[in-house]
Amino acid sequence: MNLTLDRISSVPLYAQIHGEIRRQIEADQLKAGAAVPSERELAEICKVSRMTARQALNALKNEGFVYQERGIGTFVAKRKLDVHTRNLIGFTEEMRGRGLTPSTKILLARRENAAQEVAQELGIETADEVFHFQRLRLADDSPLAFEDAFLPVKHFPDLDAKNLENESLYKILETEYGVAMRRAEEILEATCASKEIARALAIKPKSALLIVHRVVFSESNLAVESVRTFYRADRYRATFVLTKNAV
Amino acid sequence: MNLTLDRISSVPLYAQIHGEIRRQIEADQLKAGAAVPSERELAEICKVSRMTARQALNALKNEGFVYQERGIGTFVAKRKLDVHTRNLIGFTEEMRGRGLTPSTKILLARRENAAQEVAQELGIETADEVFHFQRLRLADDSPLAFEDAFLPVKHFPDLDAKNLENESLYKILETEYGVAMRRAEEILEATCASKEIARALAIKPKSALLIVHRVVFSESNLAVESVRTFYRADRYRATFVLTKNAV
DNA sequence: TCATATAAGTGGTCTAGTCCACCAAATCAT
DNA sequence: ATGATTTGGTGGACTAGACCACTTATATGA
Repeated sequence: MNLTLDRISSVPLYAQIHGEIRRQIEADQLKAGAAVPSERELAEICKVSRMTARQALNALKNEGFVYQERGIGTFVAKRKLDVHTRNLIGFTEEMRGRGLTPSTKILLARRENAAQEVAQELGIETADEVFHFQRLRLADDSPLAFEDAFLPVKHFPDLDAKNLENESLYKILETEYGVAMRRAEEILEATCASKEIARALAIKPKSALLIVHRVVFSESNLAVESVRTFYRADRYRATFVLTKNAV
Repeated sequence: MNLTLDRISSVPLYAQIHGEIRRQIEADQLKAGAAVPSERELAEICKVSRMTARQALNALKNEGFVYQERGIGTFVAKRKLDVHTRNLIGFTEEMRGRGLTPSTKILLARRENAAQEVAQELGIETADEVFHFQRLRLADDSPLAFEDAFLPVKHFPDLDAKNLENESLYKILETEYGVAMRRAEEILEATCASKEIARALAIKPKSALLIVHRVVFSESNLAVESVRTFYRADRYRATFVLTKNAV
């Protein structure tokens, strides 16, 4: 276990440790079942306090990369799923993580008054305007999902003028508007494809679809986006890691 | 904010603080947007160190109950969902949390040799025996889900003799075998109902179903259960809270 | 030989601080 | 009045310890 930390960097020490160990697990240098240095060992190796080392291991535990047994030690968990946990990431990033090439075709992009439900989800008035985007999401040039998204106009003026076809939406929000995603609430449900969506996704009507309805909140707890994504059930499954106590 | 801690209790102080604040939020005594005591204030109120108070607030943040803004403070988040976060809980507990009365009808309970896929999921050999349970899950006496579960025999001898119809499986595993759930990996996908499942759930064939495939691990990282639950899409939606950094 | 005590190591919890970047409101100088 | 500066409060990161419950292996005793 070799670990060199950059103490000048703005990246916190625990995050550096976490990242390095995670990298080694993902690269299979640390194999499933292998012992990870104990909290005290890790602290000694990295010349940090035990609490800092512990914070790094804790994050790995919450993500399901390692498990800890009191009195025994810390070990690399068997990972059956290719989940990178359920971190809040956008479509582009998620597809790249799965080794697929994402692309997007914009089907609709306009301003409109917020519908009752959308207004409530975004915490705005029905008189307020929202951007309404419909996008076809492709992975390796084959249709994967149909997306229906709403964003409040007042927080993102001129968003419709940006290059949504080739840039990640979340990246645009962060770089152009300085709004970073922090938290999201998701509802997953199943449904059968309507004729319109079936045609867009090149599947038979009444095929199974996985609907992911997501409301995204920024660092300052502003509702940023309400989006429903209709995934082809034959090409997409959502993966999660649950833990008993998120503490 | 009144908070009395039991310092003799085996429940950690941070867990007591976390539980009490969470209770107040769920009881709407702390309303959305209201300020929660700052880390230093909370430490002072509870007569604990700031790190301990911080740990309690951190857990609440990860669960989506509060959000924090640097330089400003900690505030109660708006909760649109009745999610109890992505905590690992069983069917019985989940239904009670949603205000429904759960019940179970056992359709099949037998020992059999593990199929290839199940053996791999549970980390056992195909020669090993597993319990195979099929259960119909009802909420308020109406069919909600069909469940297909596999548990390794060697860790739970005589499990088939227990009262599975009326007791929570996870409770039995904990009280009778001393095995507590710690972590689970879940895959959610959509499908159309087969004739058999449609009949069991009292729906039309080809209706949409949400499949939740869950592999549960114990505190000592033992694969305890592999279960596929087929939920009626018209009666069940899965809800999650995602955060950007699980740290 | 076999049970029992002991020591060393582990994660879990907790303390009492420190320094930093950030924000808001009050204050001060122009 | 207004713009700049100070001040106090916030969360974020980090330290260097402490005690506990738990496990395992080793040594000790009957």
